[in-house]
Amino acid sequence: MSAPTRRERLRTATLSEIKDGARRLLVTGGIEAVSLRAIARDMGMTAPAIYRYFPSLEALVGGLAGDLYDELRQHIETARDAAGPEPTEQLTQMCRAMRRWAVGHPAEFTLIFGNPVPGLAEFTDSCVDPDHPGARFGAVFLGPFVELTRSSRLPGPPTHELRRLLDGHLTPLAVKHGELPIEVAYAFLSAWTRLYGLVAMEVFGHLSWAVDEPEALFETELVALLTQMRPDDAGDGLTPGAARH
Amino acid sequence: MSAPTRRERLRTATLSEIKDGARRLLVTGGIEAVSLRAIARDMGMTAPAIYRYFPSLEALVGGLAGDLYDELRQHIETARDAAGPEPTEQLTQMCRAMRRWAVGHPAEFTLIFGNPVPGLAEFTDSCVDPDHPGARFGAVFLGPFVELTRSSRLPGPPTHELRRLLDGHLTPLAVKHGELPIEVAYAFLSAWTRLYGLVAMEVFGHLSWAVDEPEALFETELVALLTQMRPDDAGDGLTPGAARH
DNA sequence: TTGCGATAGTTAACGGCGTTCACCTTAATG
DNA sequence: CATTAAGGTGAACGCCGTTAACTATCGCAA
Repeated sequence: MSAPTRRERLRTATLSEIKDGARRLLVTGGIEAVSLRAIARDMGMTAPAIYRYFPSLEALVGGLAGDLYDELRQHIETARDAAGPEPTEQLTQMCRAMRRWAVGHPAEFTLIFGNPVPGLAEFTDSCVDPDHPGARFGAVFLGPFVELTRSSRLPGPPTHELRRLLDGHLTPLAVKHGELPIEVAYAFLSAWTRLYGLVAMEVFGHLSWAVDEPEALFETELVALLTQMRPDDAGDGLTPGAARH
Repeated sequence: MSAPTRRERLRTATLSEIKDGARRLLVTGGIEAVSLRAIARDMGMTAPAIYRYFPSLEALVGGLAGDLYDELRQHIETARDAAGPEPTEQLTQMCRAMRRWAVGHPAEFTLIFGNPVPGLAEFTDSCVDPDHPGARFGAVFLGPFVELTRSSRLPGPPTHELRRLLDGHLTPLAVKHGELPIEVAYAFLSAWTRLYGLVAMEVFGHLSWAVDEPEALFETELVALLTQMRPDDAGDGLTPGAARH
């Protein structure tokens, strides 16, 4: 409540200088360039001093990952808020924002969405905590899906089929975000894995053997994905049963 | 042509012993456990000896990655050959085989389909070579898609839309596998990124915050994906225009 | 004001890593 | 048989994370 003491100010300043240094190393040289000695060197310090701020390198990287989750989430929330009230339009802009951030920050994206870094396992596992940055991130994407189901039936396998295949297997999601209609949960997970596949393959370079301009493929997939999400308005041949007009 | 000399036999034996050791370390401790010193230790050798067989650790890991590509490809080819002649059925079994291998060999999957390992960049980039294990791998999945288009129209955005969005951006694919109808190329890439997203998220642990039993989600997505690929037989509401019945 | 304890930094060291170099042994070859 | 190349060793260099012992300084209470 009271004003921070001088000591506290110095401490938080050093703390963010450490994180800034770590991020700079991450961006320029990838995760394996992030070392306590290099961070300390850049700060004009010695490596053991950092142990006054983080118990280990892994903890430092974990903290950095949390910050990145929040940064990406805010980036996406901004895009959503600029998109107006229509959930489909919101989703479009959010997916684009996701890709834009990932392509513009490949090292950061890799850290939080790539292979679990050895010591980051506990960080990934601790996602059961709803306050976890990863869980907060997921909630942002879930929002428009919940909204979507108010106005229109979602496509995909029929409800009884979904129940047969998925019932009881989505408990972590239910625990975190409350009980959801199974169609909503499935539509969300389906879209999320598709978005992840597209973006991760591009950022990791697993698409370059086939595609020149990954953005073109992304936009094409995005159209297909969102057309499925909006069964009323029949943009193309993908729309189900209730034929337009 | 002639029988290998004694020296050659010893050399190839040592070479595969090195690779076996590397793989064992990869499986038990992840990529960061693979070190020249550890491999040599397990063989009763010293680390510099390995430089008679590989110019660097990165080269060794690159060779291992190539072997893994081939192993996975053969695993998937076996599944395809056991699935009979129907391309949709082939694709189903191939996707399942892909996931099975990935879940059963997470460290290996991570090596070839995760973040590019620092020194593996040149390996990834050299995929322009059609003899590259990665390119051969892609060709296996492409096969059934080409086959599919003979019997049925593929779903997805209409051709003129695909041309508008993708024309000229798929040249690497065309260079490698010959000119393909744009619907085939798109259907293939779409399915491939979806499969990748599902499998990679599961293996990397990015799904555990939402899903108990990733296989259930996988099977659900697989049904949805393949139903789209088979517009004639209308399993669910996803089938386009030409309404069944 | 003095003294004391927590805080933030240092240096030195341990063991691990990739890699290079000089050296040695052994196997194949003319 | 002499030579040459291949395969392997040991020592060393410069990285790395981490620990331990030590020191200076800052802020607060007697």
